[in-house]
Amino acid sequence: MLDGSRREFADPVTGAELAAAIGPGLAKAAVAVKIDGRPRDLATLIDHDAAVAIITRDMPEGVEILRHDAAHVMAEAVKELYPETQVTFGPATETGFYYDFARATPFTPDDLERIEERMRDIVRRDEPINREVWDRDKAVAFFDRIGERYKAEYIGEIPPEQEISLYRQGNFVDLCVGPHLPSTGRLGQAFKLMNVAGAYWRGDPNKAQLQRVYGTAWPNQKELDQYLFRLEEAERRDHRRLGRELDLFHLQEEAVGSIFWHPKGWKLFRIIEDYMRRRLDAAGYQEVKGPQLLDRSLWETTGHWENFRENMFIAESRDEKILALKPMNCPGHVLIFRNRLRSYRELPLRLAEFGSCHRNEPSGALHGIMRVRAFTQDDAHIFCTADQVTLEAIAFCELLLSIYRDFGFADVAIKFADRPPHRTGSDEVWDRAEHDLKAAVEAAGLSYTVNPGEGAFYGPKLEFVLRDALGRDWQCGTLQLDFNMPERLGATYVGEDGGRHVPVMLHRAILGSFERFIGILIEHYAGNLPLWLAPVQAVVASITEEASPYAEEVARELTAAGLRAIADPGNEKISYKVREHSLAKVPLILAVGRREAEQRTISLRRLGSPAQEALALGEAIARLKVEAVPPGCA
RNA sequence: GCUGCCGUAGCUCAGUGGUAGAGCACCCCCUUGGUAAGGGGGAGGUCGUAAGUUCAAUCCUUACCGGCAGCACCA
Repeated sequence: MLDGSRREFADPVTGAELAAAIGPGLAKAAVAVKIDGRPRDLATLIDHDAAVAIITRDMPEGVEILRHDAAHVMAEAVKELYPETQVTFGPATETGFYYDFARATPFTPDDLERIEERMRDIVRRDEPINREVWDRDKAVAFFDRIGERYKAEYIGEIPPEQEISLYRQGNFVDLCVGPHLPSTGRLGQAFKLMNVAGAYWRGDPNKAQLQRVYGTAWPNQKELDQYLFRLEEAERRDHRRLGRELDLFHLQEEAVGSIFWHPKGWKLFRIIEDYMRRRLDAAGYQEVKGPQLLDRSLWETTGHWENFRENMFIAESRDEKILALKPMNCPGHVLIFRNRLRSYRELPLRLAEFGSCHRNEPSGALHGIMRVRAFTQDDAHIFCTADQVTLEAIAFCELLLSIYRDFGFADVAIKFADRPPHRTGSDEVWDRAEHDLKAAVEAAGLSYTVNPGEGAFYGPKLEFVLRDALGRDWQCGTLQLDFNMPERLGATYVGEDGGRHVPVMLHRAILGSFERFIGILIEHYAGNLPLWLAPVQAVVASITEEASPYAEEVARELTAAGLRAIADPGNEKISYKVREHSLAKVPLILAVGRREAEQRTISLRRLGSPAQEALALGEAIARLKVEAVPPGCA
């Protein structure tokens, strides 16, 4: 058993009987049973000595089974309401489930309501769910006969050694490996249909487009409510909304996929850029700036023309040369590297650029400032010898984690992405690159998971994923090992032996794209940026007009001390000003009235707290100046 | 790019086959108020764009543009 104990039975028992033998509470919470590590239906007969664990509805595996059942119940409801619809796949997801349906007319929101209502009926009916093992040909014939072409097609692709299992609940029969709940009633009512969208059959844009209905499902109502609340919270934090409300940026159709940065948004951008520049300088990088437009021939050499032609912006010069707006910075950096003869003594050479790139992303991919067509990378390329890769990778990981911490992200996961199907370079080169990169991250003492086939076309990569305040994951940083491009572009250095060698190139970014990272920061902090990042750190608000000259003076002194401060001398009540600047998420409000002006003090109020603190002007400035210093900049 | 939905004032949204409305924001005036909305007045819209149907289109139809959700994509 899970707790290490043993239980003996004279005759084989089912998972359900076992759970009941242990206790009625467990029997009720049980959704499936794990036999020798394999999840099975509760009705499965345990006929040998086995390692058995009861899966309950509150365990992650149990929730997954619930969600999978919810998908089946939805399919049953759809088949009852719209018998002409064909079913395809319906798996569990991170927060719920979906099912892809094939039908001529799309579902409407009204249809969703009807389907959800019918699902609730099916749960109330408490239909038994039974597993049946079928002969392969009979199963194909069966699904063909009932008009489920997708199911019939899919059976043909199931490996021959695998059993063909069908699950029956009420009049609904679905091809499925399971496991499933014993009956539909066990699902409970803590689910909700969310939306409809298109999805391709087998994820292939060349195949039929299906109607995907998304739902969410949880072990109980409380968790469902919490989830729905989290969705609302995410909406409140949406960077597109906050970007407008805080007057940071806007987007409009004359520049689809590009950002109009307003003064406050651009200030934030520059604060981050200045911070990154300090960190990179300190870490031994040298900043460069490459050209925006580069000749087509260069992109042909790098392989981008072949691989990403559709996604590049093309321009023509007056002498009819074809140029492309750079979609990435690395070729420029290689050209800087190979502009003159390099010695091994110069390695590792770390060239950094706040590189402005353009990629003609498909219109459906665009999303606020997170996915745009014009963006800025905190990009750098490290040219080094094969022997230096490990130390460089370790140093990079440390720099990255330290920078993430400064921005308030402590929870970082690492993924190792190996060779993709479509790639350049020989298998020998890939073997070595993958081996070296893995060795480096292991040497750095970091753990990682593997992301198969997700590497760049020129080399494997490490992906750094940070988790935000809402528990969402964002892949930002990357470290890519490239044995290919330096060779393609003819970069060499003179080694200790006097011979020419091709350097290894590490592509690396920490924030990824400034635009996207700023979007993440806004959502992570719900717009309440920490003092060092806030575009406006302090507002000095006068309480009466008499005190306005003093408010202006205080703002000037704060500015002189290096703080981003403005005065609000306007003709409004102090409560109005407090509200206005609080909504604008200004971290510090310094209120000054007649009393403060006479005594040369201020009344300090911090965002998120109604508390007030009376301070002498000099002391306030001294303290706030220290507080506002960016991290790593003492 | 694909599927579906959406597009009315700066924002959030009403509304109608007979040339448009609210609240907030904005501007002006009154008010000088001690920590999350003081009062009054004013200005503001080619109803996404273009065709079509109609005596008449913001409203109906079509196409295009843009947005949203998901899919696909993400060097």
